[in-house]
Amino acid sequence: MKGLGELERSIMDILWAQNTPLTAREVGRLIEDRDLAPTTVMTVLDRLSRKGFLTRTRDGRAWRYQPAASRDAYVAELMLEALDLTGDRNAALTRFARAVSGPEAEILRRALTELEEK
Amino acid sequence: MKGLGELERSIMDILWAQNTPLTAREVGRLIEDRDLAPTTVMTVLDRLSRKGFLTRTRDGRAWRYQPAASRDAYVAELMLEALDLTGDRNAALTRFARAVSGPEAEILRRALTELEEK
DNA sequence: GGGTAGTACTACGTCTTGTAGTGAGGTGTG
DNA sequence: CACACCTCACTACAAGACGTAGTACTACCC
Repeated sequence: MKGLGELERSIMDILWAQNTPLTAREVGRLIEDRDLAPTTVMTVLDRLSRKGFLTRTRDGRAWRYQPAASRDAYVAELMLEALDLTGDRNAALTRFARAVSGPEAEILRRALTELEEK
Repeated sequence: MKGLGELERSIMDILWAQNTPLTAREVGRLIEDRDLAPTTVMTVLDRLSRKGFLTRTRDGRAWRYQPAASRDAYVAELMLEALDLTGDRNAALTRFARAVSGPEAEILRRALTELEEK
């Protein structure tokens, strides 16, 4: 899949936080901290959609962009991808399980229990 | 942490597969498929140690390189890093739990149970 | 019809990565 | 000892990713 750059991630964050598709202008308005040229935002949106992270639909002359997948799906996929790098998935999973903090272990446990019940 | 390039990963794989520190020459000999100049291997080893993935110790004139962390630790760290990207760790963890295959879910479950018992 | 918004296309500097050359400093061997 | 050779440190360079932005053109609103 490949990771995202910093600006790219900021923009994905904005779009993930929204539940409606946004235009480049709207995204630009939501990045207050940085003072970016409108075309910069457009370029990045364009790259993100070319990479498959965003889908876009026409709205008049403008494009409206929205995430192709939820942030959670993206994160889960990154995690699975990391897992694929290992030769010994079991060892990596075990180590991962030990590394998550207590409350999170609880969440994992619960999700796995639900799985089991299905 | 940042990911590795393809050659970098191949070289890490070689070193992870070995249980003794290797010199650049030895690593080069173990990459048969590619026909790399010795200096190429040295450069990559150098970069990897500067990035903290390898440690090196002198052996006469040569350096011997070995992984700074096990592959499993690396993978687990990548997974945790991915997890940090999310706003909602619970949702991401839940989704991850649902995405792992059956046998792997079992391994996770077991690791978590051990945790609980400690 | 001029300002504004939006698009497509192009550009450019920086960083990373793959790949390698060069030159200097030891080392062993005949 | 002289020469071949290993290894290192340093430098280089092309390609691709990313941040950043300008230009030129079109369409719309007042």
